[in-house]
Amino acid sequence: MLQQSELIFDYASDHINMSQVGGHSEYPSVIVEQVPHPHLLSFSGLACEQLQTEDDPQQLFEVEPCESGEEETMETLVAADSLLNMDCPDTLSLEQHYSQTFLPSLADVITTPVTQVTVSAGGIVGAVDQSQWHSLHMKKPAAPLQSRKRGRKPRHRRAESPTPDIIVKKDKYNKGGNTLYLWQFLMELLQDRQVCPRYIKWTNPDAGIFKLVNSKAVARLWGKHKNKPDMNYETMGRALRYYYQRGILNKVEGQRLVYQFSSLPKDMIYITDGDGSKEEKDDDHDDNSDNDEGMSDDSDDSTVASSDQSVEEEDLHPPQKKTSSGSIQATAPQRTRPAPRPSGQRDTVLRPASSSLIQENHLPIVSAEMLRTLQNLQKVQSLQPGGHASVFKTAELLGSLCERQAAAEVAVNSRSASEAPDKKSHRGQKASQVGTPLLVPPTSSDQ
DNA sequence: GATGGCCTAATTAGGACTTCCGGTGT
DNA sequence: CACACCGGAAGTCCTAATTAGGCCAT
Repeated sequence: MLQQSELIFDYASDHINMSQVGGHSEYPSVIVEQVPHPHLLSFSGLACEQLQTEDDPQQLFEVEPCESGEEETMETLVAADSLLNMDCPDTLSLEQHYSQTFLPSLADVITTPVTQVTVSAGGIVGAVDQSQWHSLHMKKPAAPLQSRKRGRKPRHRRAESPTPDIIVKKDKYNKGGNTLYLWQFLMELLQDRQVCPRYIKWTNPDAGIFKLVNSKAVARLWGKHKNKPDMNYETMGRALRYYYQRGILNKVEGQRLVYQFSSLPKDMIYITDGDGSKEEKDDDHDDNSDNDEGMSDDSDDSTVASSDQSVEEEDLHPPQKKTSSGSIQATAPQRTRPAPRPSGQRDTVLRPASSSLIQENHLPIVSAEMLRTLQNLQKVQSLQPGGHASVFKTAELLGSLCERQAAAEVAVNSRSASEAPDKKSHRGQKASQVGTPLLVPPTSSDQ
């Protein structure tokens, strides 16, 4: 049975060989992700109602112990935690971090099945139809046969506005392109202790509202990621404004630099102000703290490439590395996202609600911290089983997870086949339809 | 030689910004 | 005055789909 709090190595189980982890000098082959996700459970045919009650949002994170045990999960988290806190040999700067190693760095280790990392935002602001996502995957089994034929295929239309049909294919990142979308980038920043809440922070995680504490710094990071040295907040802001039309972002009126995601993955890592990093006010505003702002915007523009990096390194790494507990706090207790409220209950004045939302399937769940884990994972080799054996346990967990997922899928399929069509619940359909692609690598299920 | 499958490179279409701009509000 | 914010318009970049051509096996 899939447990909500279990860590998942994004499909990587089929493609990683732990021995290769060490062999690969730069990029380990595992994505560690926690999936506290009822939607996932529904994919696997599990009754997530058992885990989440609308009356008690807290129950979202209450999972019944599985055979692997709650302790194991926690141990795994601790292991990842430890990894995150290991010193990085390369001392990645933010610049490096977001411009180079972000997602493209996974190229060597994550292969096609990792593509469509999907999470559900169901229930957050509104449910989104999954038919497209479904059709994408459900057609897969037939695809190989047709691909042999040379005939003209119906042209696949990419996501277009205003429908927020953003398909995040991670294999894009394997091609060296910087195709991390801006909204993804912002989400990543919001999950990155190095910049959150320092440069960007949640003001109302519940509603997906965040503030660009240091708009110029964020813009510069974005520009570095996109290899646009001239990027500024004005330009980035234009891109953000395009998101209004597409229903990805809303502007929180009356508050400068405050935006709201229309939808969020439930397993976002919410870094709060108290998480260790000092918030840094935008130097354009009321504060006098452009001191430690390595990106002191007006002064360093001429030396963006060098000074930014250096200052960021010295500026960002030391304080964030250590929290009070000496660990990254992106663990379950912090990932408290109360049950979503209807949009009408938002306490923030928003623009006229867009008709559409971020397609729940397309939200990123690979956080920057997870990626740091990847980058540090090479150190796993040097870990003593007694010390960080949980890392390996996690790998095992993944294997069993896939097995369980496959078993669950079979169960769901058989169940749904036996049910009368009119009695099929929507949830049940969803589970049977999209469960497979999410957790079971197509390579194993389609062949 | 004809046919069909596979592979690769070139072309094309389209999405996601980026850049620039003029304007308004705080 | 500086800055945030808005949205139109044109352009760039990148990716995936399509197409054409070459190679090879039957």
